[in-house]
Amino acid sequence: MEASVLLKTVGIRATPKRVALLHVLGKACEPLSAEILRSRVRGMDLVTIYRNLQEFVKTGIVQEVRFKDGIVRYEIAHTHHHHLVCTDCGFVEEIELCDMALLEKRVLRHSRRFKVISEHALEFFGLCKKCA
Amino acid sequence: MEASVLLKTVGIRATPKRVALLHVLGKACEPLSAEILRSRVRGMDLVTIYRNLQEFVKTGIVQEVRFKDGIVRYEIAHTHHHHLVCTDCGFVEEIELCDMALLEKRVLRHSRRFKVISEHALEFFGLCKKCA
DNA sequence: TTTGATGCAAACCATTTGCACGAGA
DNA sequence: TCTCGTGCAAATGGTTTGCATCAAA
Repeated sequence: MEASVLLKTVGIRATPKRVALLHVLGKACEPLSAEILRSRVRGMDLVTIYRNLQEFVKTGIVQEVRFKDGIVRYEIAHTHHHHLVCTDCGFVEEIELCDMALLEKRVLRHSRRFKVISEHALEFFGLCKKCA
Repeated sequence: MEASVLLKTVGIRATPKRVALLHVLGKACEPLSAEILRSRVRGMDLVTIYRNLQEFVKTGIVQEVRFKDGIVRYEIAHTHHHHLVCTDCGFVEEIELCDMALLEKRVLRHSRRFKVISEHALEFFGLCKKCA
């Protein structure tokens, strides 16, 4: 869906800045930090970027991704997936396959104190072919 | 192994502070933040705690754990495991079972750009029985 | 005595908040 | 008009660095 339409669909105003921000996220093939987004959306204040990202996350059209450096990255929330991150150059590849449903059930069965599992975070780290 | 012995084993001085720090980590049944450690190891400067934790991580006796709040937690690095975190009260349970080896192989086979997977981060989030 | 450990103060950096202004419905 | 989006400045909070002191091999 087009950025401006998507924004209206989830019930927030499609301002030019928001459209631009969402557009950059849509084109990216890896999760982007607020700082990177600022460099790609010329003339948009970092604070505004953070506020809009929060808004996007709240509506569910964007989701946060955390690797191991403590920086929050953002990506369009499409079908459930995970990432493969090169520990050398930072290259990120998306992984579609994920049947955690089974594992989640098994984890829950073995757990003494938990009733529900609603989410999981899974990232793989290694070396890409260039760096290996 | 006892804290002071363990420290010498990995080749760093077993100062009283380090022993205390490692001892608190050893008793804990969940990963602890630097701040929490400071409250449990009386009279130890937060900076010293951070520096020693880095040292411990470097030697491999301690490992970092990241949930979703951006705070780094630390735990003794024993057998490979993951965590179940209650999104309501923060309660943490350890999960021993993890046969990612298979999944890692499958992920790698499907990957176009990666050669090696050396690590993975996996955490589950849900509700504990008290909070459900 | 020489190296490494510690504390204190200050820096750092990603992120958040306050506030005033500006633009769109 | 009136809500809501935006920018600027400043605050926040976890973590790191600089530097002087202290303790241990």
